[in-house]
Amino acid sequence: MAKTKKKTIEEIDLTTEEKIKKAALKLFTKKGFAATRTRDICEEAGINLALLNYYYRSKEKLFELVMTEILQNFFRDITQIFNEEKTSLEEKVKIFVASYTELLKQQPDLPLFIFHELRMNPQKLASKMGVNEVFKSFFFKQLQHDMDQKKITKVHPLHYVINMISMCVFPFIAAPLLKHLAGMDAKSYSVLIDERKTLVPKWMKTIMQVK
Amino acid sequence: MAKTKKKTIEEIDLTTEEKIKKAALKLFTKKGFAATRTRDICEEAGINLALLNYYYRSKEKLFELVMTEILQNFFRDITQIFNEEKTSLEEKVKIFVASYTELLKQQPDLPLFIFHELRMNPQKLASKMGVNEVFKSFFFKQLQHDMDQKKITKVHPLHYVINMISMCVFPFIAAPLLKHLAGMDAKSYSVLIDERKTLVPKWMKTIMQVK
DNA sequence: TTAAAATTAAAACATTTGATTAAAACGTTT
DNA sequence: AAACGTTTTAATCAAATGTTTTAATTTTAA
Repeated sequence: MAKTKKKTIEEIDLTTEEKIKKAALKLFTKKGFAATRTRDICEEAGINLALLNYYYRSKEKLFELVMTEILQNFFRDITQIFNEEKTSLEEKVKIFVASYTELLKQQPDLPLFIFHELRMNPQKLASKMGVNEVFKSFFFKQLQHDMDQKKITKVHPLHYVINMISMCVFPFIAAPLLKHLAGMDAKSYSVLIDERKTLVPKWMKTIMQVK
Repeated sequence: MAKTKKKTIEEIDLTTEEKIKKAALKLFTKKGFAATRTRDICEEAGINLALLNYYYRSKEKLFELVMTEILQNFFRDITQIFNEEKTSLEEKVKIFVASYTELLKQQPDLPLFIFHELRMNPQKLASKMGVNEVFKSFFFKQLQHDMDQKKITKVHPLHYVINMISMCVFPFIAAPLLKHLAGMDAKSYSVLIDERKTLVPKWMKTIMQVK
C-alpha cells in the first residue's frame, strides 16, 4: 500500500489502489463488465497497465470487489429507511423517494448497471446484496399491519414496493429514451425528476387506497 | 440466398440466414452486444462459423440489423395503441398495459437489453426507433385536452407516461432482484405480473386524479 | 445431368485483450 | 549514502475473438 505524498492541488490525493477502484467503478457502471477493457480502466485511472493486476489480481476480482461494494452501499440505506420503526408508512415513502432520487441523481447509471449484471449472473450476485429475508423485515410487517387495519388496500405487498421503486428508478433507466421522445435537454429533464420527488409520494398514497 | 426444403417435423423450416438472425436475437438480447461471441451465435444457430460473415458481413452489421428490427417492432405497436383516435384515455391505458405485459411475458429480456444498448450508443440508436415527435402525437394531445377539461390533474404529460410504462416494465427489468427479495419462484411471480394487468390501470386512473 | 449456389470443415490471420515479467525509479529508513 | 521494500514502467506473452480463406461437399435450379 502506498500513499501519495504530493502536495499538488490538482485533485484529491488518492492512493493508486483507490484510483484504480474509482476508475473501475466509473467504467463498469457506465459500460458493464463485458464492454469494459482493463486498458480503459488504467487509462481512466492514469496508471500503468500492470498496476491493475498488481493490486487486484485480475479484472474479474476487481469487478467482484467493486460490485460487492456497490450492491451493499446501494441497498444499505434503503433497508435502513424501510425498517425505521418509528416512521409511518406515508412518511417512509416520502423519505425513500427523496433520498433515493437524490442518490440516483448522483449515480444515474447504477440501476441499469445493477440489473444488467444481475441478469448476467443472478445467483452469484444475489448473495452479495446483503438484503435477504426482506419479507420478514419491519417494513413488510408494517404494510401487513396497515392492510389488516384497512388503512391501505390489501394486495400483495410487493406490488407497492414495485410501484414505488419503479416510479423512482425508471426515469433514470429510460432517461436516454425519454429525453429523445420528449425532445428534452438534460436540464429540463432534471426539473421533471425533481417534480417527481413530491409527486410520487402523493401518487403512492392514493394508489394504496384504491378500492 | 437459400431456402431449406426439408420436410422434417423437427421445427419450423428456417433459412440459414434466418437461423442466424434468430440466434443473434436470442443471444444479443440475453447477454448484450459486448458479451456475445460470434462463435456462440453460430453454435446456437447450428451453422458454420463462416456463414455469419457470409450473410451479414460482420458482427456489428448483424447487430445493427437485429437491433433496428427490435426497436421498430417494439415501438410500433405501442405507438399504434397510443394514437388510436377513437379510444378514451382510460381505455387506452387498459389496452396498453394488457398488450404490453403480454409482449414482455414473451420477451422479458427486451427492455433491459434495449435500455442497456441505448445507453451505450444513444445517438446511433435513437434514429432507429421510429418514434420521433411523440409530443406531437395524438396521445399527447389527448392528455393535454383532458387536462384542459380538468378531467385529469395537470402535470407534465411525460409524468403519466413514465408512470404507466415504469409500472409495466419494471417488474421485468428487476425480476431477478424482486424474486430474490420476496423469495418467490417463477410461477408465483408470474401470478403477480398477471395481477398487475388489472391493478395498474386502476392505479393510473387514480393517479391522474390526485390533487 | 450439369452448372451454379449454398454449406461445411479446417485452418489460419490479424487484433484485441487480460495477464505477466523483469528491470528501473522512487521513497523511506538506517 | 546505502539498503530495503514499494511503486512504476515498458515490453511481452498467451489466449480469446472477429474475420477470412481455401477446398471439399451438398443442395438447388436450369
